[in-house]
Amino acid sequence: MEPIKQRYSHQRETILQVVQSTLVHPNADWVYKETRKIIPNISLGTVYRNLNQLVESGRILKLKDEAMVRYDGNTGQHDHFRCSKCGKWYDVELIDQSIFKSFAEKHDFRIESFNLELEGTCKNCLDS
Amino acid sequence: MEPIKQRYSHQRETILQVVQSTLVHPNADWVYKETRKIIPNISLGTVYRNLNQLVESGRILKLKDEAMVRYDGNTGQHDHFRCSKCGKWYDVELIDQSIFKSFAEKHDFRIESFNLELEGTCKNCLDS
DNA sequence: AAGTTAATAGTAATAGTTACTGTTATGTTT
DNA sequence: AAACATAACAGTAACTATTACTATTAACTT
Repeated sequence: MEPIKQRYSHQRETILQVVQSTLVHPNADWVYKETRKIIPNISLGTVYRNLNQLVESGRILKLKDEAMVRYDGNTGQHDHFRCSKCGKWYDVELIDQSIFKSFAEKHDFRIESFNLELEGTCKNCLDS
Repeated sequence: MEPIKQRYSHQRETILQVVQSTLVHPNADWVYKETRKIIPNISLGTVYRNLNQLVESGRILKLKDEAMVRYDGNTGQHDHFRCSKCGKWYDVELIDQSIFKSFAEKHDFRIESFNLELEGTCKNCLDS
């Protein structure tokens, strides 16, 4: 099995520049509209495909992995670890959230919620 | 303007019990399927509406607020703060990610990515 | 018991994303 | 430099998560 060769593409490089040139943390549609200013007939599918490729090659970051809302009946303070192999979510006690309060005071933000999500491989999946 | 009265609803209480009875951090569809085992003809719209109401009243948590993927051209270590008023995302340097490594070793997890997102109101929006 | 309207079931519509199809362009081999 | 193989493309259709709509039902009030 040969490794798949990735070819140069004008569209992909333009999309990369668009994402790298901003601090707004854009969604796909924003990238699409901005890139169309440079390549007017680029298609939305091309933008999505290349954003995914750029994430895979580590050249940009994806801020949310699952585009789906999830719920938790446990409203107490805790964080989350998700296993990317089996998909299971673990409640973990990781961070004393008081550190956010001092951060908020320092920067004059008012913090309403924190969401710390770790992703990786859980013990079960590492063992098997 | 009178406050809107919330009436008791068998469906809402059942949905709450379903979410509270599990640790799987379900999405709406899972809640829908489970609740249908108890109320076979409950509709998907009712599940979504009540999940949102339960979140608003603080009886359950919503793990992801925006059901949309966002990208970041800055691949260096940093966290995110999102202003719920103006929607702007701020890069913040908040946590030394080495604490995750010791956590992972302690629990035999392998961590591949961290995602800390704070939400609240930014200085700009607090001032105006 | 009658009246008011929040909540419902069922369905249609919307938004974000992915898949498909015929065509184009990139890199390779003659 | 011409012919070739196929990654990438534009355009569009399909899919999935979520919200909106509508006529009906059921919870509270008087």
